[in-house]
Amino acid sequence: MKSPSQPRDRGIPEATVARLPLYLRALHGMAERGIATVSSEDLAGAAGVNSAKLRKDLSHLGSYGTRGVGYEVEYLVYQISRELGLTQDWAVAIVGVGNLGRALANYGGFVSRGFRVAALIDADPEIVGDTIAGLNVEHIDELEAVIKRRGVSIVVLAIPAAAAQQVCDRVVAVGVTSILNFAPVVLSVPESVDVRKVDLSIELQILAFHEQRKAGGPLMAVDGQ
Amino acid sequence: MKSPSQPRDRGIPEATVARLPLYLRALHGMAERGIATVSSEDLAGAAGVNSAKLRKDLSHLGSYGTRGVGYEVEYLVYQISRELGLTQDWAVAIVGVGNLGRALANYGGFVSRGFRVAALIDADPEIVGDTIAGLNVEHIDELEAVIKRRGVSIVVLAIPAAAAQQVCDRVVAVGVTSILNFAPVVLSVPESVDVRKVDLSIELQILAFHEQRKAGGPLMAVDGQ
DNA sequence: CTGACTTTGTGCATCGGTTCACAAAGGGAT
DNA sequence: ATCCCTTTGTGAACCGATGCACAAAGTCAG
Repeated sequence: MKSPSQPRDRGIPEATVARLPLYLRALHGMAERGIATVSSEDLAGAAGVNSAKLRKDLSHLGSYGTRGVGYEVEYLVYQISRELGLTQDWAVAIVGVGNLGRALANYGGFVSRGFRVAALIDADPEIVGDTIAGLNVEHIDELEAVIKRRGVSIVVLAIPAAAAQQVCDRVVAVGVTSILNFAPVVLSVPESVDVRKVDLSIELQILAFHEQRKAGGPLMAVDGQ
Repeated sequence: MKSPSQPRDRGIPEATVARLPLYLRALHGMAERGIATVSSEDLAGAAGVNSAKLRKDLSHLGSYGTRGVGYEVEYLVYQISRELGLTQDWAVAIVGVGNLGRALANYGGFVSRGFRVAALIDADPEIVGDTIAGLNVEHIDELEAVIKRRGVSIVVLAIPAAAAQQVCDRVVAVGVTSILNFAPVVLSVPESVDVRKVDLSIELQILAFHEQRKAGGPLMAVDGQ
């Protein structure tokens, strides 16, 4: 039973949270183009979702629209940013400075959303000491020290699968509770730690499934048991 | 009751399709370690899901387990691979050979799953002509010709947001119906085309949301409305 | 062959998320 | 001020996915 005295329902559905960044991106684009207000219909179109869904999503944050008019772009940007925690500065460490790590270090989308790449860490002595995206690459032995010193709260793992669990354990041990994992392994972490994973090959496999179905379409003979 | 020998039920739930690659990965690992059969409990553990879910997922492909014993690893690998369409060879073109494109080109997870990087394409004359991951980088002007010549059926877009829609339109025009998009824009495509998107900054934003909540946790004073 | 044991496959209740459709709320014209 | 028009916010129906719990189906020992 939930208390009715709490006007802001802090229980925002996970599906909604996953879409807020999408809305935010669309809104930033509109703000740049000087659009002052936007209807749920238009914003939904720009974000690629259905307008009823968008309205329900936004309603979870509060009543920030004006009936008959729409939403004020700047105000909504602020509200969504605040809800997502982007009004504060997040120090991110990228572990693994291969091509993927470099791509991430140079990715503009981070900086513009309140994320600051605060450290680059690698195990390869060949790379350690290099400057990438304006940052010095530090040795994995320094992992714990760097995380503490720079106040890192989010760690991105862009390392081989074989090393992932081990590094994961180390960052969890120094208190990191948010991890973005690009290594193709299931990380085992305590309940309190949040792991999100991105597996590039999984996305391709899902595409292949649908592509195959399209191709085989109406045909699709008996399977080869 | 349905005939178990005929998994004619082509309506596999989307959520299941998204997990099949996960099971496949776990199974490959087991096959390598010489494990011949596995129970739903163990496989679910390795894939990071609940065992009832795993069994229900697999039941959509057919009855490939043996009660009292479990699933034969090799056989299950084959069945899932076939269902996902990984028993055939998929030619993939990567458009955009920046750091991300390079990371993808070198990513071993593709090759080992039936995907073959058949072309690298970029607009930068500085890069065109280079050899990366054993492939010659071709000019974007050749886009249509290369796709046709190599039989490319899946295109990966690893290009700036500003160029994405335009390139997307071109690949769709030559008949590509599966696109993996890394550019932070909503692509508009015909109904028949499948687009999956990966937005690196969205994942970080979702992490930030949860991290913020943890930090503010039990406290969370009244908000300023 | 029988009976104990293991593990699958699934019916069913449940839950979270999506969509519809409309009353409520505001703006602007007259 | 009043009425009409637009658009939000949301109740309620619907839909797909999840997880429990167990009967069915198989193995294996004796």
